[in-house]
Amino acid sequence: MHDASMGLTCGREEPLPNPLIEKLGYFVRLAPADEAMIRRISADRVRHFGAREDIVREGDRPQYINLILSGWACRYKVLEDGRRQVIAFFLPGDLCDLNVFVLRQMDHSVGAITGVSVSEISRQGFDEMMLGHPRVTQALWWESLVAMATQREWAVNLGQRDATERMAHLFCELFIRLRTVGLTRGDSVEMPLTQAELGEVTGLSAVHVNRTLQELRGLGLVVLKDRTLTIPSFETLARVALFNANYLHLEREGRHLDANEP
Amino acid sequence: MHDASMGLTCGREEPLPNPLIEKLGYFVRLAPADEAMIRRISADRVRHFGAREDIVREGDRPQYINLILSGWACRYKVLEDGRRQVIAFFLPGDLCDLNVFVLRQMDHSVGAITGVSVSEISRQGFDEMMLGHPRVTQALWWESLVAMATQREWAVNLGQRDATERMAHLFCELFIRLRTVGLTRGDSVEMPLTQAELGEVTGLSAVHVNRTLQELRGLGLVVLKDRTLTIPSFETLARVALFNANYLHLEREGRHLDANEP
DNA sequence: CGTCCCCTTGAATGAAGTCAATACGCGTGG
DNA sequence: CCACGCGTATTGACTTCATTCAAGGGGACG
Repeated sequence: MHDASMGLTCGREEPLPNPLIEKLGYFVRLAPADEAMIRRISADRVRHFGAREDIVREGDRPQYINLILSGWACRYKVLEDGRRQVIAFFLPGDLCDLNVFVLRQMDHSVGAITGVSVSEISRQGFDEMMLGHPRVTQALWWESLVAMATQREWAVNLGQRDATERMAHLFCELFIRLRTVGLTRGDSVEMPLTQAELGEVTGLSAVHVNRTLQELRGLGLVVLKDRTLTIPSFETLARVALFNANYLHLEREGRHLDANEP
Repeated sequence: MHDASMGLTCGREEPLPNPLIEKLGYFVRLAPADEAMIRRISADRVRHFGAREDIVREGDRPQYINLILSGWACRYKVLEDGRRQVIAFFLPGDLCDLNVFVLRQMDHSVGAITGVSVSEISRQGFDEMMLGHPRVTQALWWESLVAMATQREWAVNLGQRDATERMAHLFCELFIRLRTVGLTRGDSVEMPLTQAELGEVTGLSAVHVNRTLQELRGLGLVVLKDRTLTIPSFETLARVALFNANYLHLEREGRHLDANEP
């Protein structure tokens, strides 16, 4: 985990940081050719969305996989009577639906939370990643499995944890995920979610989110001010949240895969 | 569509029903060669588990994909303090983890609910399905995407629906899923879950499950007796549950859905 | 006949939701 | 500059929903 404020300055010209490369680098060691390919595909067809705009809507049949380059987005579903549940976050480096080509229509929507730029990856681009670059293929599998594991953990979160634990768990997860793409600064991270949005994620009312945050603040577990979340002691917060990062599978298990081997 | 009450005894002009074939048939029309291959792989290495036995345990690194041939199993996670959340059901025809070969270790467990027989599919068997049989490949993609969509819907269920809706939704889902593998009889289906287990699925206490069931019974929405669930009017139950089957993606070619049709 | 598991019921407690009012910051336009 | 509107955060009083605790009932099975 490096500190973005110093990590990027060491010496020669570094290419533009790409959050997908950074993230996949946690799992496999990418070859320069892999990185170049990802970079090219990421830059191919970039679109921007304003905060709260929909990127994909339930019922659509999208032709592209969306790669988040910057900003936060989310997957959500709305019940007939208007209740809304956020189902997943898409942070920089996340791929929205690796396999969107199989099903006929979306059963949920994807919306921007902040302003977002996404790269639309076509079927061809996807095939190029999956066929010509075995290490990338494997890393994309890993990314997709982690996304599924995260989805499962959210079920545990919603089903078993109380409001305080739930919020704490969410913060732990977001912090770690953002750290893997270099978006933390020390023990702080940008937190663009409103309390109402936090409620749609955790299944709590906005009012109760507010009270829960006050409790976490009162316990000194989080500082939340000016759209910035600070976690003075991650260990402590994780203990309160019963947070176990194993589902994120960040043990760098594939790091041994040498980039220069076929 | 077969009726289970006759399906098992009517001898040999029909081959043994295979729930995976039946389920995949909802998405693609399988060729005889596809079916034969699935049949062979399903019969290759069959194991049996008693009720409440673990099939895979958190921390394991399984070498096989488990295909449920009969019985009910579930995916679950346990928090450090013992709270347990059931995360998914595995019903006949379900594959436990299509992609278990990618990650180093399981971040959750899989346990039998009833007695269960599973077929262990090796990496080779899996490759055979995925490489030599394009229709099967496509259908397995579909199965895996539906599993993910179901996981997402559970998050909505836990986050937004109250106890009554949640239970009703669960029953709707289970009924439809079991119908696609021919395990319903009219408007009834076997329901082997105890109330405590229903609580671990829905994130409710066993006591409150009991009261919720009484409410559903009182409203005439379900009949639950002798391990059998009957849904007199699926439409009505679905309305109460805010159930929308779109996430199960059963709208492809294949058979017609109505269980009451000949 | 007792034991165990599961279901059921009641009363008391606790967690989270609702409603309503207020406060705060920020940008806009008068 | 101020007034205004708007979105967001905060607070209190009250209600509703769900949990907990405790006890009792019924069926299957040794």
